[in-house]
Amino acid sequence: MGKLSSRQQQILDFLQEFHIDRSYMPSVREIQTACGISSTSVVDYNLRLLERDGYIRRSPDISRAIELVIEKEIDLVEVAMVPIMGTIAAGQPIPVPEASSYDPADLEKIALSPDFTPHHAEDLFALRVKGFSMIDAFITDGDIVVLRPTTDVRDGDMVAAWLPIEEEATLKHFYLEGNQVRLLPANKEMDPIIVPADKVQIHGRVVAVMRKMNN
Amino acid sequence: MGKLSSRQQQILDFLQEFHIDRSYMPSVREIQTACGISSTSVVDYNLRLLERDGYIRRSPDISRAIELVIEKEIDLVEVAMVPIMGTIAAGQPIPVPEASSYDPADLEKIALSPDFTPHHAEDLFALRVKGFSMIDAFITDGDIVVLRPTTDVRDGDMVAAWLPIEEEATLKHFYLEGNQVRLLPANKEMDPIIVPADKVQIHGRVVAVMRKMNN
DNA sequence: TTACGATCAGAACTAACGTTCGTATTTGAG
DNA sequence: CTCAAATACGAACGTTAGTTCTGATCGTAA
Repeated sequence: MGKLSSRQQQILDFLQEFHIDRSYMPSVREIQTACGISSTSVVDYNLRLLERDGYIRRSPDISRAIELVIEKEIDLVEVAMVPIMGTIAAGQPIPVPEASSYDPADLEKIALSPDFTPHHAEDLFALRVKGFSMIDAFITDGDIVVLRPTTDVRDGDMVAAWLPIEEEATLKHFYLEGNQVRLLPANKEMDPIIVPADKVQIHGRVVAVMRKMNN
Repeated sequence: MGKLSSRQQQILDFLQEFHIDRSYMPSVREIQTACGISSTSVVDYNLRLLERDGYIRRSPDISRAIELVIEKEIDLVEVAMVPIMGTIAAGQPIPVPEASSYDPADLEKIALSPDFTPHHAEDLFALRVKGFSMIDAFITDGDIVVLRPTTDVRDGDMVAAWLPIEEEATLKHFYLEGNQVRLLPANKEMDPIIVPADKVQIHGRVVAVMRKMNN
């Protein structure tokens, strides 16, 4: 794949730009006038070269049927956009997707890399951590935790749990022991919480943690 | 924006699908045959309705000039893809972008949300944390730290530092005190490290931390 | 039933568009 | 300088494709 002539680069740039703000492709004649070229055959000639070198793909005899090869590869990275539902703090209830009165489309979102998302990234949601009550899980103020809403958790999973009696929201490792639930902090120096299974609400399993440093 | 008739839904689905794997738009006649419609005028009629209801936009007299309004908004989210350069561990040198023999294009990458990236996301790189030596920064084994390569750090920034004498890689808060550099752990119970400024290499400022939970 | 709006059929018209052809002009290696 | 390859030109040709027009069909409410 050698270097492009200035003509070809100019055309490629125009294709890129045009495709970004219309979403369909320019015709040969539109390329012609936009790049100040005198003949459509010149455009065709250069498009032919661009296709030979793998920058674009064309379907013969079809209007505006130019595909930008590179741009397409970028699009192939599928990034899940996870809505940030609210804040999780020690003394406050945990916001859950169903209870939210907001339109999901209006919420702030964060991008989640494919290798960070489980098989189905559909119903994931995120919470902003407030306060330092979760430091035993290596999670600190301002962090964002990504959750999968589920009550079906397995031993060892880190879950977002709400203890109605204590009015306590917490992130802990989950272990079911008969009728009891053991909530184990990530930090071994801290004591586990053991409560009856019906005295704890599991709001989701923690899938990922993200932290933005100041600046 | 009312409900769509099955015809319109069918056409919209086809547009979506067609655009995903061709990147240009179908002509009226292609829509016609694909959806089993007998006349081009029917297609035109329904496209007119779809445009009136805001699902698509059309440019008159131009071939294949249909824009999918919704899909376009999704594309607008710009996600930075940050390469994972290697591993940062207590007793090993810190991998830096310049020293890497790998082609950046081949490296594994993670997606970084726009609000996680500073102004220029260009030269960011990421490291996988190995071991538990960084727990004083709320960072544990398996975490991924995102760094901006710079030697120009300000007091209070969290930096990736390499101490040649101790052969120690660490993540600490940076403070310059005359000729001395004070490296302060995030955990207040741990002692700071104070070294001469020329005995420490700053490899980058930590921009973000990401953690994937098992499963 | 009648009336009316929504939807569909078929055909024809015309502009838009990709392609090709013969011929210049420029470029670069020898 | 010479010559071939690369590039550019202008016009013409034949499709492709958007549009429009006239009716038909169908469901629904008066």
